[in-house]
Amino acid sequence: MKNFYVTTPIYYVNASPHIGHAYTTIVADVMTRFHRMAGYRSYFLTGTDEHGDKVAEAAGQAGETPQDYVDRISGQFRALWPKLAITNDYFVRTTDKDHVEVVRSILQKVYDAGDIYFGEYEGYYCVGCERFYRESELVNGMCPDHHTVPETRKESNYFFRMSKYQEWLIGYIKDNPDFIRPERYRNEVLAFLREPLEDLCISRPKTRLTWGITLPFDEDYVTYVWFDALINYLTGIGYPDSEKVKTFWPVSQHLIAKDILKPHGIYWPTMLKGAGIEPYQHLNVHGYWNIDRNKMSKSRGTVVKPLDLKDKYGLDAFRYFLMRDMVFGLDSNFSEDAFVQRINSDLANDLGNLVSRSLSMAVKYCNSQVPEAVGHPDDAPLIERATKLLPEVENSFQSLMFHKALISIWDFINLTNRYIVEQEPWVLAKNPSSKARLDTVIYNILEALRIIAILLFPFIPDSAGDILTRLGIEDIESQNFDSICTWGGLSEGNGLTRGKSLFPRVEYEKPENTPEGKLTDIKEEIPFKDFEKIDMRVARVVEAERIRNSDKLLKLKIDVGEERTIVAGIGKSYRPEDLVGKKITVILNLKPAKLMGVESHGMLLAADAGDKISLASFDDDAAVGTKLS
RNA sequence: GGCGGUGUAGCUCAGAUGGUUAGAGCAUACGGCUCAUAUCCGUAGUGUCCGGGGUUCAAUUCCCUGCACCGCCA
Repeated sequence: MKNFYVTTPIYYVNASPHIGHAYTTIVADVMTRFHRMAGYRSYFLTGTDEHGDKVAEAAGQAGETPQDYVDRISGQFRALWPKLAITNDYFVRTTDKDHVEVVRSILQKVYDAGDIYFGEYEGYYCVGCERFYRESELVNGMCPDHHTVPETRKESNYFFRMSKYQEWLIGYIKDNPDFIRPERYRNEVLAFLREPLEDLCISRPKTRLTWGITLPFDEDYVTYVWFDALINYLTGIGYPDSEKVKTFWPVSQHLIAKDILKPHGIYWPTMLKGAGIEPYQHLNVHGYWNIDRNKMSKSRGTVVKPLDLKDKYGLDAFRYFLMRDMVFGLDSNFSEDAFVQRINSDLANDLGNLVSRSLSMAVKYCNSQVPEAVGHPDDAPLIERATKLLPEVENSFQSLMFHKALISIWDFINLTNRYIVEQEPWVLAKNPSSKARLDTVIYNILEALRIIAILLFPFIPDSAGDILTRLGIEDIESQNFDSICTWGGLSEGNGLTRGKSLFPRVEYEKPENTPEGKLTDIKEEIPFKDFEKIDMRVARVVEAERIRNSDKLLKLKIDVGEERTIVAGIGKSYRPEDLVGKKITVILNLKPAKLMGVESHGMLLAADAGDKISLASFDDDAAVGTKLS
């Protein structure tokens, strides 16, 4: 028997689930369902990452113990997945007792092998933050939070001898072209490995952090991040003793977003090597969902979150859109109108309408039963295409091109629609002598529908199951890929149900055309005297320069009758040299604020559309320093 | 600042180891059908393939360079 094992990252519990979490987990689910139907013994692991100072901090702020806090947030993730029809086999938590034990035993093993050593580290330490900063993180040499000069402090910690395995890893990646995929990320890792690798700091003294796993060889330290988090992929299958380890570890695939490529592509394989464990089989890396806020509708003045659209338009539509619109590995845009367009054209018009017209005819012309079919040359193209479909979809899955799998399936949906138009069952129905041909045509349409439903099952399980039910198939579990290898698997005589619209068309109002031309996000009314408190003036930009390490922030020297320095977040829309000489609007009596280490004594006014900012300026020569009212 | 990615039809994107007319879906226009969720089927367009330079008989594809956008790292 063939085996399949996929993991998502364990999600860090200091934030609520968002579209990125949902996408990764849905991809893992689609892959797992696909392999189950293809006859693989499958295992799907997800979970939560629960140690570290950020968690301890968040717990403190919430007035909870760390354990109570992580139980609560982890529970939120665990509760979300069934709502997305996620069928994970296990949910791992880094605070699980068995996980803690495995982490300790692996640390001990690597330590005994001599790959963990005690070393000294020197850096900028802020007492207020209780943490080290890199030089580049400091603002004018000071802590960005406390505005104090950090002390140079030495700290001893444990390090993993990662550098020792650099050459091995380069060789391994070169020998196994599919180890990291798509190729772009493999290249990225190789590019990174061209530079010498540093050893990995893997501990924190308990004086600074207690919410972690105590090192087995030093009671005064906890392990920090990597050995704690990555090892979940082993504990989730019962490492070291479980039979599952033998079955699934050799075929393990990790699914991640590109932001955690380095830990998974470099730290993790070298850690495994150090622990004497075989590397995982594949690292599958996907891109980001960019949220196009301008194309998201607004309700009550707040921008709709993608995850909320699942409730608005339905889970299957949501899963379909994520899988169809993203090319695995590349970034994609998420916008409500793109989503609605997919629903209407693919799901409602193509698939939904096909189901509707097919069952309606079958019910009407064939007395609600699957009719008998007789071979006919006209049907060859449809049947031929149907039998090529599964291998094609399997190919797309092999290369993680899920959108291509869907394109192939939709190709077949369109072909079925064309077949209906060509065969004109409604004409055949008018002539009793063509009853046998009519039956065959209807049978073929229904069989095509069955194949479509089975292939779509991993993507849109509810709707696909619904289609099968309407075709009179009761044991949906039995419908696997074997059953669509040859044409004619649909049983004659099955009772058919017409059913309701599978995917009704949806209306979508573009945010620009708010209904009745009314704004819905107007702020609370204020008395005039409140307005008068604001001192707005005409100012002229004297100098402008970019602030180091910031894309957005510009430092402006302005003339408002006196000279002032302000900081403005307009660097993405304006170049400094274009600003000099411009007349702009500035609020003078705003409390000064420090941004990236530069004190700002005022704020300029601009129309902020997120991606495009437009300065409020004057259409004639208003004098510098003039008040605005 | 370093590294990587992207830039192709109105939109979202595919593609060619360099070779005559560069593709798909959506959107648009027109036509056909009526079983169906005003759905389906057919036909029709549109492109300095980001700019500049180079290699070549030939470049959108290869090389160099510039610009824009997006990541990661410092």
